[in-house]
Amino acid sequence: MAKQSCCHKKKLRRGLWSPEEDEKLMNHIAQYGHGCWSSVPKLAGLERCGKSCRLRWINYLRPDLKRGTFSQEEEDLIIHLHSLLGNKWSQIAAQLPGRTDNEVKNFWNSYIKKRLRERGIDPATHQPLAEPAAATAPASTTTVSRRAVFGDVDLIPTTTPIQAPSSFEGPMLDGVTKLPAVDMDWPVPGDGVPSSSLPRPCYLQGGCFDIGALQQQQHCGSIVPAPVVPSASSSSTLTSMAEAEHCNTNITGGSLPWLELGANAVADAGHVDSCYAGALDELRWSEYFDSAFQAAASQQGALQAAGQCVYGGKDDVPVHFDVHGLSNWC
DNA sequence: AATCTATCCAACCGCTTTTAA
DNA sequence: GTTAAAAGCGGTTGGATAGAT
Repeated sequence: MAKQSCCHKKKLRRGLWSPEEDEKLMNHIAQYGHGCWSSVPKLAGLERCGKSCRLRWINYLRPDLKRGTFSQEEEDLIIHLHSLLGNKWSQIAAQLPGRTDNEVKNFWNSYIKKRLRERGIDPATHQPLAEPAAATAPASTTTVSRRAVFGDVDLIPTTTPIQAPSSFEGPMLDGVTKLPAVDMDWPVPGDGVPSSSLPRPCYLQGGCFDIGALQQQQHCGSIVPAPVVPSASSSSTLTSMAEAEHCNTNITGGSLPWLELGANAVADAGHVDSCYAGALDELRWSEYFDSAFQAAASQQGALQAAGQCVYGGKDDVPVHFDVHGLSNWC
């Protein structure tokens, strides 16, 4: 490299983060918030550049991160959004609370791309490949796996060019309120499945969450620093921070159902993929930090500073949703 | 058991955009 | 209006690890 990074210039530490470093960063942000990232390393006693700290926080330490394997619904949503947005990972991740752009990007590159090619779909264009790789794939997929049923093929119309609805003109998803409340093809009509009986992503549903308002809130937070509100690039942070506040349920009546499936719901639903249970296990790490943050928050009254739960619900009553009953969400 | 290969993902790099002085 | 710093973003890399031989 001709140009070396800031870490090189300042002879700062690079590479994987140690638990001690994580702890320092966590403690610092829990206590003071990140403020200006460039000052964080110094204040936190870290030999890292601010950029590195920011990345570590956003991609790993944030208490609201979901982590764990992606659900089928998340996967379908990613594919669908990618067909509309392209490699706008941050915008895609913003529709997946608890997921980071890096995580979505990695998932796309390591898994979804391959799967699409196997199904004879060009992951770049979402159009059929000239020479379908599907020909080389097993004619019938009898193996039952977590992702055995790949609904995206049906989600993306192959007979008509991908065309974003008019509501998607301009800066894509710069405000979710601009999005059509309903009637975007999800899935594409004609696939033989009544769309009302299938999961619909949150952003398609009326009254989901107002990113504009969230950003405003976030912005205010930067003026009067709210110590425990991690400012991150995506609205998902705030969305999920709301979850961290145990708002617990939904975005004024609409939410990503797969995030709300508690263990009971998984058990009760029966037909829900077992991956949810696995994801729940993965949540424990976040819950650890979640608890730490709540403790800090209650100490400093920062939850109030962060504003009301953007989802609108104050009840602590968990609401579980059947992933197949989402028409009720609209 | 040892080695090789493929895969995944955390972290880095550098460019662009936004914000503040 | 200009400039520099900070933040955000997407592409890429490299280390760890699982699986295959």
